[in-house]
Amino acid sequence: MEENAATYDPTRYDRPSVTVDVVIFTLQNRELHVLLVKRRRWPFEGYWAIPGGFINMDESLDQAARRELEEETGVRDVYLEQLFTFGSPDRDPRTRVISVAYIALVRADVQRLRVSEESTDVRWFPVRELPRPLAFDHDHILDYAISRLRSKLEYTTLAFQLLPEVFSILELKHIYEQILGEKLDKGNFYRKIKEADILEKTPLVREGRGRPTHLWRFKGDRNHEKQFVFRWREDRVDVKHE
Amino acid sequence: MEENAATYDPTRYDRPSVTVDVVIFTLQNRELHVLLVKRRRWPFEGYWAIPGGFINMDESLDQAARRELEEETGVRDVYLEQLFTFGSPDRDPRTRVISVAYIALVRADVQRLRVSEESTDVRWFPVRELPRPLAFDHDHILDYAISRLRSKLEYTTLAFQLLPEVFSILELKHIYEQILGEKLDKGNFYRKIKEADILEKTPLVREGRGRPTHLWRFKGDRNHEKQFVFRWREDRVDVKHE
DNA sequence: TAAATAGTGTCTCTAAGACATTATGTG
DNA sequence: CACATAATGTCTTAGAGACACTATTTA
Repeated sequence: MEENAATYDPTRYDRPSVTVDVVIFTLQNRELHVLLVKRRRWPFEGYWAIPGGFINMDESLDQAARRELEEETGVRDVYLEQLFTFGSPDRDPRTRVISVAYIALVRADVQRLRVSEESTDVRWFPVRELPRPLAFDHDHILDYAISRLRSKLEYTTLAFQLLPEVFSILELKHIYEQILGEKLDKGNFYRKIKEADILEKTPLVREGRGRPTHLWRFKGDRNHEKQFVFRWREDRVDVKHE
Repeated sequence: MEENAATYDPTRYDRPSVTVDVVIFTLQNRELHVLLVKRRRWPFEGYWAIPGGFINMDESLDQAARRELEEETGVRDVYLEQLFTFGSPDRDPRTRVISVAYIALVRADVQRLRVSEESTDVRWFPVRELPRPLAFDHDHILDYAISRLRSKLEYTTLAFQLLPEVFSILELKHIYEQILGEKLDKGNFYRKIKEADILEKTPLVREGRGRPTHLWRFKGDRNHEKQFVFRWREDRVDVKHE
């Protein structure tokens, strides 16, 4: 039979539900945090979960992720990247649900959390003290998000997404240490960041207990950060999950 | 209202269709090739497309990709990796279709192509001579697959997936050159591959016009190749698309 | 001046890249 | 032998890592 726009039947196949889940990272008290929501309803009622929701039929996946992000945090124009698509048949007891997971990085200062109709609570958790187990397969998604964040940090300027407009070089180093989970050498860090030539000095200084520190600004457009590749280390080990 | 398994209504939301598309690479005549199918029906009738199809409700995404791969090539047990999920609302004129794209690498010797009910032709194309434009957004997907393949080659042992059981070191070098699209230094390649200690020498040699060449075998399990990280170069530039 | 924090300098060692050389087969 | 292809060796240089040192503020 000849098929065309008029005769095509879109209901011929069963269709799964498709959700977008967004793992939202931020830096709070110099520590990496993740936003989680507490589920109001079955399934996994009372469990913490990665925020997300069903996609609308007229929006792209990226748009859906941005919408979810804004609904949860009120934040727009942040770094957002597709992580992975999770689709085990039994990952959601309600029905077949395929979840396209995203990573978002937001700056510490922007936060006005809202409890949605789906949740009873919203909170930032330090990545080292998560309320596990999370709902669904969200432990798994979150672990993968963290490992991806870690490996991307080493060859992108992603870390700047977590910083305010101006910052000191040692603050930047601190972010790297937080996400990589290891101490870095101060001298080597200074050398590399200077060589990379991606920062510009502002006239500002911040006073503290010891010698005041110069404040710097990221040269690149934060939303197009990929053009600058500041590679902290060459090492990288890709983590395969599942 | 209290919700549970009994009262949950899975038809509450509109659902998109979800397909799995598999970009299948192989090496033929020492050149990187991609498998494409010619579409039998509207839309994009007569255009070449990346093979794929709708997922079944009871299979995982990986299983769906393996099923598609086997339907098209008869090949099982190959390297398979999720690439990206494409979901623009207008990428398919029939209905809202979200496509989870995969990359597969198959060895040159395994090929018995089958024309499916959906296609009028199946063929391997050298990546440098593709019948563009492809159907749907498949040009875009394919470009991304190639760039991903390239960058992964530099820090994984992925190349071995394209080789037969035994091979010479210069053949391996040739694959790297094919995928990376540049000449590599022979001496340096020998040095790195020896240092990596991921090959074992077989007693076999292959005779040719000049000095015969030793044949080697990959030490690792091909299906769990990630444990060995042979990094050809440290350089890598991540390509962002869209 | 001591403590605290910011920032610089220097040495070593590894490894990447360029390129020269040697090895082992055939006609 | 000449030719063809395989395989190894060597030199240079850039840069990562370790760590010592200097600078500038407050108490």
